[in-house]
Amino acid sequence: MAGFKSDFLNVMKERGFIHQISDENAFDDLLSKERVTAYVGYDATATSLHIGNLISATMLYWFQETGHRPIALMGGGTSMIGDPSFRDDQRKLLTAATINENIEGIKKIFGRILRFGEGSGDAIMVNNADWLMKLNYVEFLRDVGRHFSVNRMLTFDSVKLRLDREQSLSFLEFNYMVLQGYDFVELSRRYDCRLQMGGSDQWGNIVNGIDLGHRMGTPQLFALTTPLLTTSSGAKMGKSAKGAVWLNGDVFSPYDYWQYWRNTEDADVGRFLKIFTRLPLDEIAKLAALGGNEINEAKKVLATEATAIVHGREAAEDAAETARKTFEEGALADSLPTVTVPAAELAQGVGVLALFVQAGLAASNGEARRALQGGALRLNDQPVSDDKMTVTNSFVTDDGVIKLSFGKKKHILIRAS
RNA sequence: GGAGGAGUGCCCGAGUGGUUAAAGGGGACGGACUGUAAAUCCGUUGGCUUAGCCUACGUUGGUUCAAAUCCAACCUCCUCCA
Repeated sequence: MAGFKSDFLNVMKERGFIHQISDENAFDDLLSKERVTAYVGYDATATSLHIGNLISATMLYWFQETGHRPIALMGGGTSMIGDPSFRDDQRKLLTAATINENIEGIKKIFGRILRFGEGSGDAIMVNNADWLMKLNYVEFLRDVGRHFSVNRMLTFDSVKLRLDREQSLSFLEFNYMVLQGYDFVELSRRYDCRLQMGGSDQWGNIVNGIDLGHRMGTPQLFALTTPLLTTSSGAKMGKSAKGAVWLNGDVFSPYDYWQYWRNTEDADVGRFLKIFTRLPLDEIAKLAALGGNEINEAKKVLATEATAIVHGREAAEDAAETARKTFEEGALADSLPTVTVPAAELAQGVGVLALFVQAGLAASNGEARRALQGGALRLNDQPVSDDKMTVTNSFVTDDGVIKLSFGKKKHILIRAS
């Protein structure tokens, strides 16, 4: 496996980003000769991106670092349809208003990852609603639709799951890949975009765009996909106790984000350092080589570096410090996630169960009660054993807070307001 | 438009009139062991003012002392026919 000529592909290869590339030699040539433009599309299905999306966003980062021009495509138009790839049910249709809100949330993260501007190497953000929403149906069918073979589309793995399970695949959803293919062509025409990147589940959709490009006279287009990341024990990446691991701080705190990376499995540390941090490879090699208990130091580096990219260096250091105090000193760190409770309410006394619910540690009194019976609840580090206990001001510590813990890892501070 | 089949808890999937808040598995959470890891073992997994009550098996009504189970209509999906 000889190295590539282009810096970009070398970085991608070394850091483990590559799953498949179309015509890699031709693409390598192109990259080594001129400044190239590439894009990744993001559908507006939630108010924030999550870890899964971070991989492709990081590819855009490296693409820019190695001298090329990245495009972050907001799927304002395609989100009106919903990508059916590898799903066995239809997504709930999103309203235009929701999509716009989501796009606003998603945009935030790119400001931290890419350098936008007007220069030739500066990143561009575009929204496919700009061209998709004004398409004329019949015209589009004649210009674009005629290039798609339904016979072929039905053979894609991405839709097979649906068909094999005898779940309905609506015509609406079936059009998704047509629109995504058209996006690629449109970006090629508007910005001379030559490459589309994405997760391995997007391969079919991307290649579709390349084929469409051939038929519609674009220059040769290319595809690059990343492997689907799983942990060494086989779980999908990106799930946590609180659901998906989001990138926006308002839906998933920097502290929780740091914790997510801190709890990485031993076997994954090296792989994740390469993908989710920008540390030099030789440093990563040293960290990943640590054995036994020492691997924990590497996990802290991973957590802090990964958090710094998304939330900023300062927030990352704060999270690291909070974790250090909480776990290593057993001390009370006042930057733990905090929930405020009206002072009057606390003066009257609040049931423990209700308090855990208010703190967001339990979804219901019943869940809190069960956790209590399982010995999972602690208040100011003391196990709670009486579900009828009332919490009042007298539990407030000298630091002015009440510390609630659910299990060993989840801690919340209660402050009276 | 016609004929047949299906819709169960986070997911898969049993269950054809009562002992069913609903088997089993997965996932998730908690506990033990550890290193804030993995693996393993144990427990929990609808809500509440919890020895009790309430809400739940696509939706709405009905039969019955009693319905996830029977009936009717409707909605959604699948297969075949037109």
